[in-house]
Amino acid sequence: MEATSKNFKKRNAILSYLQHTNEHPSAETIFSDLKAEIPDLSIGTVYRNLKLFQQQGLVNCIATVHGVERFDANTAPHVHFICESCDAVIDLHKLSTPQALCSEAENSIGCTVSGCQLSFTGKCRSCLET
Amino acid sequence: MEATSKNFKKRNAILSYLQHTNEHPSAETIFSDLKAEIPDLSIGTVYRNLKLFQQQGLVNCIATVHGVERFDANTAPHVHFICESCDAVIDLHKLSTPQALCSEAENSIGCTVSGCQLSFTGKCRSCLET
DNA sequence: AAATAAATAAGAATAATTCTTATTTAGGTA
DNA sequence: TACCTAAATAAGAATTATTCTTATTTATTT
Repeated sequence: MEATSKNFKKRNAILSYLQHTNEHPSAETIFSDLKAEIPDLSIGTVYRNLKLFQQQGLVNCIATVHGVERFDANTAPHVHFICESCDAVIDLHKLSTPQALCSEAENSIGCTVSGCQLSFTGKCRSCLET
Repeated sequence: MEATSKNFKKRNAILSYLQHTNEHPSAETIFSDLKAEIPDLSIGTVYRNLKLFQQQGLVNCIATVHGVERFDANTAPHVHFICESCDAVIDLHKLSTPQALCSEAENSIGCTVSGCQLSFTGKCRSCLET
């Protein structure tokens, strides 16, 4: 039972962390949060497993905010909002990515499209309130 | 005459380079290309002026490809295609960014939207041909 | 020519990420 | 049990992109 093998405890913890948050954390955030419960976790393990998850299609890097990659275990196409003040990355579930444009893009320059990212930038509600 | 002052030769060269390419180069690409004509150019000057241009609204960072920022002097909103094989960033001028969605985004989570980025990923034509 | 302010080169410093190596762990096998 | 192998890991070194510092150069003003 690969998924529950003791050997995968940290790997599973990282994936589970990503699957139970909607904060689109960085590697460093994942590391420091998990470090509390797994004291012998190392940052290299986080990066290594994030890369593995990306290869497996379980996780996507959905944005780079101030040079720091942000990850998302929700691989269904969806729209994001990035707050320029607090660096929050927020799901815009009510909006849908313009999938219809994929074939337009392909026709336009003769490429094949495998993904589509739409994000808005600005100030989030809580930054506006303060 | 600020723009033609000898003191701004390198600054102007960097901006002009960006204004005359549609390749969305990295700082390093700008540096190595300009280095040929301006042997005493330094990479720090490229980064410093890129940051200045961004503050002035003359240039945008429009993508981060494999951890490397890519720049564009075309600040009008437009769509990009990023090739996963050769890292080319290509303009999709025929497509338009969904500006109409900005207010939807604002209503959805109570934020203010200042920008919108839409990009597709996949394989570009020349990578498909080889 | 002297004073100044901005622009720059060079390289040090920083920060994010990847790589290396030795160790640990789990699972299988005799 | 003891051994064997392969994968996972920790720790820290190495790399890479970017920013910062400092002294120098350049243009402009006085």
